[in-house]
Parts: sequence; C-alpha cells; structure tokens
Amino acid sequence: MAREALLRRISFFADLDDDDKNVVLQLMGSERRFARGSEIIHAGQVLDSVLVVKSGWAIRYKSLEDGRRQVLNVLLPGDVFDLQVLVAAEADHSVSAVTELETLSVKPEDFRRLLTESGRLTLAIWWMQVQEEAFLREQIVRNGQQTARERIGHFLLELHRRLQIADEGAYDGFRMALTQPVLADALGLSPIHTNRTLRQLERDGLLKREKDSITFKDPDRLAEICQFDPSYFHLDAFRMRLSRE
Amino acid sequence: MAREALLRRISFFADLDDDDKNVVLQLMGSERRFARGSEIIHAGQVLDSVLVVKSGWAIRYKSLEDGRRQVLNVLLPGDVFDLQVLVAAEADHSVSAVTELETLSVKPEDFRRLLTESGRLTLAIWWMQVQEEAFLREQIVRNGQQTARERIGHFLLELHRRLQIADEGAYDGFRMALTQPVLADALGLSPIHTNRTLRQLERDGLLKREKDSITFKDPDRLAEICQFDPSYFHLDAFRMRLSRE
DNA sequence: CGGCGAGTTGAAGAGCTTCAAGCCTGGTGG
DNA sequence: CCACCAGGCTTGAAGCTCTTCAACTCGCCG
Repeated sequence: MAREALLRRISFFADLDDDDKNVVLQLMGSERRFARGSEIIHAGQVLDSVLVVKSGWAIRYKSLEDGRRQVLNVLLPGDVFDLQVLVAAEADHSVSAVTELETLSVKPEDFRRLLTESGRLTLAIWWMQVQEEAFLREQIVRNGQQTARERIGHFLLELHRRLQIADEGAYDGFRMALTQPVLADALGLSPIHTNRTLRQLERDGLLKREKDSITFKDPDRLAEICQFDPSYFHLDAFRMRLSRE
Repeated sequence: MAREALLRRISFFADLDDDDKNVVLQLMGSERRFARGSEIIHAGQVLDSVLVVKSGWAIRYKSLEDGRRQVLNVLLPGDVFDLQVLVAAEADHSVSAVTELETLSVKPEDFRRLLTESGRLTLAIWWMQVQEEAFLREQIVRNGQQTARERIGHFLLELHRRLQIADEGAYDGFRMALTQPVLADALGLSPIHTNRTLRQLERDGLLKREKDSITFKDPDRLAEICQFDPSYFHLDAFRMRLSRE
C-alpha cells in the first residue's frame, strides 16, 4: 500500500504517535498505475494533486527544444512529489516512469491535513523537502565540479543510500532501474562515455554490474574517490536510523 | 530597511492586506553587516536564525576537499535563506558575501509567525521556496546540458530577471557583482574559458561589459541562443507583475 | 609602493563527444 | 511461433570543447 510506503518514510523523520500514523494511513487518495516509460507529469501542465510513489522508479527531467534532456532527480518508493500544487503552481518540469510505477494521488486539500493536523507531521514533511532540496544541490556540485568517474560513483552511492532509507536493499548493492542513456542524461555525459566509465570502474574492482543490479566491491574506497560525504542527507538529524546498517 | 526589501519581495507573490504588511514590517530581528568576501554560514554549522538580504549579493556554495568549489545560487536583496532552520537542520553548504552585505537575522520562532499569522503570508513564503527550488533545477539543466556560451548567457539573463524582481535594474542591463572566477565556479567552467567565452559574446554583439556592469545589446537573440525560457520563474502565477517592463 | 587578485592571452593537452557500426535482448506482429 | 524491429550496450576512431600551465598587465588595498 502506498500509505505504508509514505508512513515508513515519514517515520524516518519524526517520532509519530498513533494519531499521526492514523492520519497518514487514512489519507484520502486514489491509486494509479503507470507503464514503464509513460509520462506522468508534462512540463507546463497544471498540477491538481500531490503524488506519492508506492512502488517503482521515476525521473524528474527537463527537456530543451533541441532534444537535449537533463534528469534532475530520481523518485523512489515513498517519495512525495509536486508539493508545489499546494500553491497552485504549474509544473516547470516533467516526470516519467522508468519502471512500472504505482502511485497514490492525493488532492491538495486532503494533503494539507498532514500539515495542519499535527506538528510532528508538519515537521516530517518539511524534513522531506529539506532533504530533497539537498539532493538537488548535490546534483549541481556533482555535475559542475566532478569528473565522469566521480560523478558516476557518487550518484550510485547516493542512490544506494536512498534505497536503504526506502527500505530496499540493505546489502552492498541494489537493483539498478536506470538504463545507461538515462544515467547519462542525469550526469550530463554522453551515453558512450558513461558506458566506458562504468566499465572502467568495474575493471578497477570498485563495483560489479549484473543484469539489472550494481554491487559495490569496495564502497569505502569508492566513497573516498568520489568524495561522497552523505552529511547532506541530514541523517544525524533524525537520530541515525541507518545506524543499524 | 531589510523589512521593506522583504515586504517588496513577498508582495510579489501575494496580495497582502494592511495587517499582513504590518506583521512583516514588525518582524523581530537584528540587522548585521558583513564585509565583502566574509563567510556568513559555514557548512556544518548549526543554524540559529533565518536571514533576509537587505542589500548586497551573496553566494551559496559547496567546497570539495581538494579545493574545487561549486556555487549553487546567488542571493540577492529580498532573498530569504536558511528557512531550513525551522526544522533545526545543520547547514550542508556555505554562504559568503560577494559584496558588502546587510542582513536581517530573524529567530526561528519569530519567523514562524509569518507562517501562522496569515494564510496569504504562508502562501507567499511557499512561493518563494518554490521559486528558489526552480532556480536550483535550472542550474542543473544549464550546467548539465548547455555549452559554455549558452550557460553564461542563460545565467546572466536569469540574474537580470531576478534583479528586476528585486526592483534593481529595469533597463537592459545590471550591475554585475560577480567576478569571473566566481562566475566560473557557478557554471562549472574554468576562469580562463569563462573569460574567453564572455569576450566572444561581446565580440558577437550580444552584450557589452563595463567596469562592473553587463548590458544586453540584443536580449532576444541571446535568449534564443541560450534557450532562456523564464517560465520557471512562475511569474504568470502571480499575475505578471513584470508586465510593466 | 609592494603585493594580491582580477582580467587577459597563448599554447599544449586531456576529457569528453560525435560518428559509425556491431551485438544482444525483449517485445510485437504477421 | 518465428521474424523482425527498437532500444540498450559495446567498441573504435576522429575531433572539438574546455582545461591546464605559464606569463603578463592592471587596479586596489594595506
């Protein structure tokens, strides 16, 4: 259920009592299913609901007129998107499903209850926003300053960490749902160079690629090479839930 | 006064009544002045207040261990930063003054009144956040997909537009407070290449550079070359205040 | 008046892109 | 049920954008 995915995520950011949990679990909304590759939000479209990812991966991206495309961020299970709808904004970027995707659509007025019913819930939603903005900033640093090798490693480490938070993949690897062309568009690289650099990372014994998965063979060394410092996740702020790892 | 700068900005996003305006104008806080080049927030620091820019320019940036630096965004008069403090976060990036800078420091509990006193004020603050996030996304697209020439033109057009909103510079140019090295760090380019590309833009008759200012000689052609589409400002959403231009 | 940082210019070289062409897999239709 | 096609992945080679290194000028602040 989508509400469980949301609750799991929110619980990461605040200690909820039973009332809070019930507000989340009784959130009004309709479930939808999108096929792999289908467009969920089109840039310019008027938004009418807040979406919560129940299962699957999606990408936010922006297209230029000449066909170039930049992936801004990846949306994973438990992620909430288009909170902008709360101020009645139009979408300034698009969202597409990269795997089959299940979502919960929540009307703005229903979602707003999460922000008014309880201080703890409000706090948790704020935290999610703070974290998402931090991901955007990190994307800027990565693409602006790092080499192809660093970008790829850093991005994969970030994805892995985020999937851990979403409770998917506690081991030293994860199911990688992005194709190399999509990865390239996320990192501002050509698909060819992305491919070569990925293979180089594998040859260097830093990771292993299989059909649809990535396994880190030496996560610490990779993190050092890429200067991956997860403090931007602000995990300490919510009591190191990941310390169980 | 800093409160006037804030009020001017907020008024852009919502129709405030006299009560709303008074809440803003009576906002508690202490004014501070920073020297050119001084660090206002250091990454890792615990935040204790929301800051409002009264005058001057600042940059948000993130430094890597080896000295590389990425500028994330520019802060202009009327901008509010570190709203994160409302959820007690630590700074995950730094802020420095690029000109002499005057700010208003507002304690979180005082700032929170803006979010509770009035629905219109809450809406306006949300809008500012939505817009700031849009700037981050645009920065990702620019640095990820565009050439040096496009990046520089696009960034300058964005700055110009933002200064118009801040009520500084209604003409076809603006006072440019960023040095070329800072510009380079914002655009993920080397200072040398930034310099050459700037000069090339000038030679092509697209802009004119003077001591501390940029003047667009052919803004429309520049916007076309750079695919500058200001819809991410969401200006239409708050009734085209810029239509006077 | 000395020095630091911004701006500028030249030349060499690296990283990444583009073009081209191959293989493999999964999905689709006859 | 097999043939075909589209898209992902891979590899080679050429070339361009941007970086790096080096050096010099200028204006500003101490």
